[in-house]
Formats: sequence, C-alpha cells, structure tokens
Amino acid sequence: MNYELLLREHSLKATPQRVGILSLMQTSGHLDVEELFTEIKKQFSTISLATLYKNINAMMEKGLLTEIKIPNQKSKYEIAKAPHIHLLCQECNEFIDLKLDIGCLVDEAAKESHYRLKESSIVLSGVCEKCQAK
Amino acid sequence: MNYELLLREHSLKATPQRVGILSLMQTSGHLDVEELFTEIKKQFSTISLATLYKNINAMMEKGLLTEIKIPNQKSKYEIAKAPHIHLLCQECNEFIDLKLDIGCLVDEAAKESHYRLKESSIVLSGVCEKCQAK
DNA sequence: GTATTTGCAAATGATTTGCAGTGCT
DNA sequence: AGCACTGCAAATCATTTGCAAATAC
Repeated sequence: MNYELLLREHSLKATPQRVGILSLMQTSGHLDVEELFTEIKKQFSTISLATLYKNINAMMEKGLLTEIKIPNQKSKYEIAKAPHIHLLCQECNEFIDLKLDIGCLVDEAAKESHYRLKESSIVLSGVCEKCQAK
Repeated sequence: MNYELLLREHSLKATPQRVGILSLMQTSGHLDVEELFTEIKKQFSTISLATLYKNINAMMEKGLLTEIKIPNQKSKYEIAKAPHIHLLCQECNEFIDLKLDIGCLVDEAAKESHYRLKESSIVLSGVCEKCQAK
C-alpha cells in the first residue's frame, strides 16, 4: 500500500513518522498507544509521544484510523476499513477481525428502536481455539 | 430495589455513599464518572472523587456494576443485568438499552472463528426517532 | 472490636498544549 | 515561501494511592 498517497488523499502531509505509523498498523493490525510508541521508536528514536498522539488524532479526524474501545483493555487503533467485528481472547489476549454480516442484527435493532443506524462497535470476548485446547 | 441487601450479597459494606451511587445508577440508567460525581454531591456534599472511584472499582470487581466503553465518548456505568446492547444517538446523545437476541450473531461468529464466546460489547450509533423528525 | 471505608492530599499516569525549529509540497 | 509538522517541556486532565479518622457489622 502507498501510505504517502493515502495520507495526501486525506489532506495530511506525508511525513516519514506518519508513514511509519501506518505501516506498523498495517503489519500488526491492532496496536495501543504504548505498543505503537515502542515500535515506532525503533524507526525514529527521537519521536515524541506528543507527536504520536497528534498523529493518531489527526488521522482519526480525517477518517484514516479508527479507535476500538475494548472492555477491560486500553483502546487499540486500526486503519479504517469495511465494517467488521472484533474478537478478543480473554486468555492469550489475541485480538482479531472477523468479517461478518451484521445486517440482521442492525435491522432488528433499527426495527425495535426506530433509530436510523449508521455505525457499529462490536467486541465479543471468549476463548480462542488454541487456548481451548489447553 | 434493596441496595443494602444487594451490596451485602456482593460482600460489600452498605455505606450510604454506595447506596446513593446505586440508586442514581438505577434512576438514570447510564452515567459517566463526572455525571455521577455531580449528582452524588447533591446528596453527600463532602464525598470525594477518590471515594467515588474506589466504589465504582469495588462494585465492578464484585460484578455489581458494568462499564460500557463507547466510541468517541467517556465510559458509562450501569448496574449489571441480563445481556443487552446499547444504542447511541449521535445528535442528542441519548443512550439506551435494547434487549435483543444476539444469539445468531454470536453463533455465527463462533462458527467462523472457533472461539468459545462468553461476553459481548455492542454499541450501535445513529440517529434516534426524535432527531430524525427534525 | 476489627476490618473496611471515607475524605483529604499527594502521587501517578495519560493526553494535550505552546512554542521554536524543521520539513513537506 | 508558506503552512504543517516535529520534538521538547510544561500544563492539564483522569485515576490511584497512602494515611488518619470515622463507620459498618
């Protein structure tokens, strides 16, 4: 993926720090601020936490990143993409995406409540296959 | 509801501050820390934020309260009850419970991922009926 | 009577802001 | 060149901790 282009398309300057952040997000899928800071420092040893926060916020405002709020955990961030849900393993902390059609749920909720629904935030937690085997 | 009893059943002492917190939660449904502090001070003018936090944490550890993490908002708290989902109006900020069978969604997610699922955190956002009318 | 809880003040942790210097376009 | 971005230090906001006095049971 061309991160420079992606940034410019969202009216953000393509600084190396930002490209680094996006490339980490792409590689790791989901990272919290602290993890992101630890990783990005390997590439930019002098980067400051303030810069990281400013960039996360700027990219969220432009709709390039999404924050995922998770029960009992720090928020994680991901590159914005098609709607999907998240699964958390309460034992090993694995955190994954799952593409799942939630149309039926949303339709049902809309019917019951008369809300016009636009966004969803769904985190299901339990035990992953590997941890079940233990 | 008898909050004294509820507290003792969860091995917590029934202090007036705790009863006040629970009664506010019951009345208002969902409150964040700041809102709760503003309200509880009307009953206990000398209550400290530290006490409020200690109590929220104690009641969460005993499973009496649940924290709801909401995209772009502060966490809210509610008295723990049967699983349900939450709807947020992005215009007027109304925040409501909806009892909805999410079995099909969870089953589908479990089938696809091989997770054994135990908990769910679902917040759908959009526009409530009243705001649509505007 | 004993263990827990309260409320204060201080400590810690997380995030934001101001500003001078630097870099992107 | 001009505006946006970086990095530092300081400020702010949120939450936790330590401790002495008060309270629940």
